[in-house]
Amino acid sequence: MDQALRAVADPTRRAILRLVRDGDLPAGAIAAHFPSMSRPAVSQHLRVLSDAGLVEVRPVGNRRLYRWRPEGLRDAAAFLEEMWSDRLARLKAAAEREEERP
Amino acid sequence: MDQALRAVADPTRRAILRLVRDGDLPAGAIAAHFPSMSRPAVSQHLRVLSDAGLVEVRPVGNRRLYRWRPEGLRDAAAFLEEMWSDRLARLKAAAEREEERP
DNA sequence: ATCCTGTGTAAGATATTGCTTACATACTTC
DNA sequence: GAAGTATGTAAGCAATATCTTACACAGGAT
Repeated sequence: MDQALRAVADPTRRAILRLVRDGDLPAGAIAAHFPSMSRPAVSQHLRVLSDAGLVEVRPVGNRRLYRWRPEGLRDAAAFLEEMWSDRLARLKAAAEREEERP
Repeated sequence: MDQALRAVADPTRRAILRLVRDGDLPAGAIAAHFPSMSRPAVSQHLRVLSDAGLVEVRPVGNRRLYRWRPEGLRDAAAFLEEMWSDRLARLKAAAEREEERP
């Protein structure tokens, strides 16, 4: 989960995720969206995303198609949810303890 | 937002956030939860969290009390939400375009 | 005033990131 | 099989993170 959060903390990688959100894209097409950066740099970002489980790769002939993997962000989302819901539950419990006190 | 995501990518900092989730805690009490780490290290983590807007500090006499700042994670949560909801909307639009085609 | 307690900051060592350019590899096409 | 296209990997570099120990400083107590 650390990996996923760290991966997503980088704006370039978030942009890549948005690109591959609704379908497969070959590495070259992805790199073309970042003209200010070398192609290997984008390839390395793709590696980070892949290692973090945020994208899946599928070799097709010459190319390698990348696609978003929604499950990759589940733990991260769970953490955020926990931060709010657990807190509410705890505050509720505290309030009830308070009521029982004379 | 990068800052918040990066801050939350570290397990120690997530643990700190859970500690200060339901109330104020002085820096020393927080550091006491991490016996394997020096106190200054924890202090530096608190700095990162504070810079990222994830906690707020309140000096009280000798101490400095830390408390969770829920708004600090809003952009991060919005990004996760966007990843799913936007995708659904786009797939829906694509399906409708598909229907209109003979 | 002096001392203790709680806390942040400085300096420095080491590891990790995020890039670059140059190279290796694998399909595809002629 | 030779050349071209799409892509990953290696090496190296500058910047940044994350620790450590030593120090500074403010507030409360004596």
